[in-house]
Amino acid sequence: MALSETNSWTGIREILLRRINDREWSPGEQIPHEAALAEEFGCARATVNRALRDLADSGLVIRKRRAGTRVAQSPPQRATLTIQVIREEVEALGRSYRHSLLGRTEKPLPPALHGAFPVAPDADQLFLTTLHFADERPYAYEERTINPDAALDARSVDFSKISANEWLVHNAPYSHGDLAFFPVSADERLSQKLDTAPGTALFAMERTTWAGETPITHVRMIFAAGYRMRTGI
Amino acid sequence: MALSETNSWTGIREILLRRINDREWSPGEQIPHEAALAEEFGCARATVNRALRDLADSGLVIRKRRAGTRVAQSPPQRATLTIQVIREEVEALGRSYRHSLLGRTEKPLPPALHGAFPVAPDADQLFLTTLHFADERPYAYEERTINPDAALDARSVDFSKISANEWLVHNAPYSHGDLAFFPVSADERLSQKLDTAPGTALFAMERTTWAGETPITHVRMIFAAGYRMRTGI
DNA sequence: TAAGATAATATGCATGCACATATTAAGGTG
DNA sequence: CACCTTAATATGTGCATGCATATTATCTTA
Repeated sequence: MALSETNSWTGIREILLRRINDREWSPGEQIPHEAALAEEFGCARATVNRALRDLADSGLVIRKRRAGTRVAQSPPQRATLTIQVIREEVEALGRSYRHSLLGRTEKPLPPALHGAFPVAPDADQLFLTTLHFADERPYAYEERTINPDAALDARSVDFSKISANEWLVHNAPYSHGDLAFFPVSADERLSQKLDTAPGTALFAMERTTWAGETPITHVRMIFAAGYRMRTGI
Repeated sequence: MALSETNSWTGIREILLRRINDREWSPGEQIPHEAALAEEFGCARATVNRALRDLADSGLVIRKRRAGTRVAQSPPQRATLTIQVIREEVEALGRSYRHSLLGRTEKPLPPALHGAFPVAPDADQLFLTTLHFADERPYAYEERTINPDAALDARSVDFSKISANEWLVHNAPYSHGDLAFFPVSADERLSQKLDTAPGTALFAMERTTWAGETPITHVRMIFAAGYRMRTGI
């Protein structure tokens, strides 16, 4: 074969991809092992390894030690969403950003939420509600809980100057988090804040971030009507 | 330092991660170059490279040749969504799957859609509407356009036996696609199909897949009430 | 001084080798 | 024949080295 694509790991990935797409190797079928491919392409095994690892990362092949590499049965469609700080998201659209702090209270967490946000029952949490604007029109409504034990200076920050969203990103690094998207119907209060008709279907996102075992913040963000979350595959 | 974490690329990644999280290296700041880190950790440069490449993949550092590596200003939150074939998604929930083909027509694409789905104006497209069930309750409603020029045998497939979703995954490999999520309000027709009250806010997904420049299929999937799309960060 | 050529440098990647590790296959034993 | 041990094997990863490539800094030259 000896194509010009050989010798670079991306080139080899393209060759392998083509064989999979052309059904030269069918789903579920085992493909030649690294050493054999390396010999065929006249490159080092590490180069084949890099290409196969990339295909495995995108879910197209399944690799197991000793068992070899096989083509995935139904290649899952993996999409990577990039969730930016809202200010950056708005500014990237070429619109001007502003936010308004609607409310700030400190009180213990309602018992119902202790499952999802495990903090000491009597420890005050910081509750913020914020409205984000793009070109002076409502863009998203945010309800947030911050655990002051995890975000140490949070109590003394003026969140009307910097949004909690942005402050936390820069000051409370998290190890992991979970994320959910779902639709909500605008009630009277929401429709007023987001300047839309009651009953409008809105896009909502909920996120909890953690520093190890300690929850840092929980946020529910509800976007104004017309919001679409997009990505490539 | 010479921790036990040294000598494996994941260990080195953890050390680097800790330095970033502890603000030992602040956002925007340039970090030592690969050779220096390799010397510090007593490992090969390739090992440091692997760790840094991984951090760059997850968006925590920005790398440029000659310019070096610096900590990202606001680490974007990247979430990877895995979108399975609906049958597998339902079965993974431990529920039984069934689908029902509600409609099948062949007609040219409405002119309004030629921008998003560029096919010959007079070429017949295959239009399918499908209802997906989990445990005999409606799970998602699907409206799909298939370009028969890209999915060659599509016209002769009995989509009441195998869902278009699943057939395409196995028979029409795509090179790329785009994906959008948004909310819709259930109208009379939708609320009937999905067995919910009119006006309910529903989660919708739209996806177009391509084989190079040729569009393969466009699908709009509307999920029954209560659906949440979840992922980790 | 400004523009262009040139050198320096950090990352990107390929190679050949060695060893680690998970998993399967084969062999042996009661 | 079931069970355990042992060997074989494919992938995973580390190392040292060399060269490629993008980008920045520096040095010329008009």
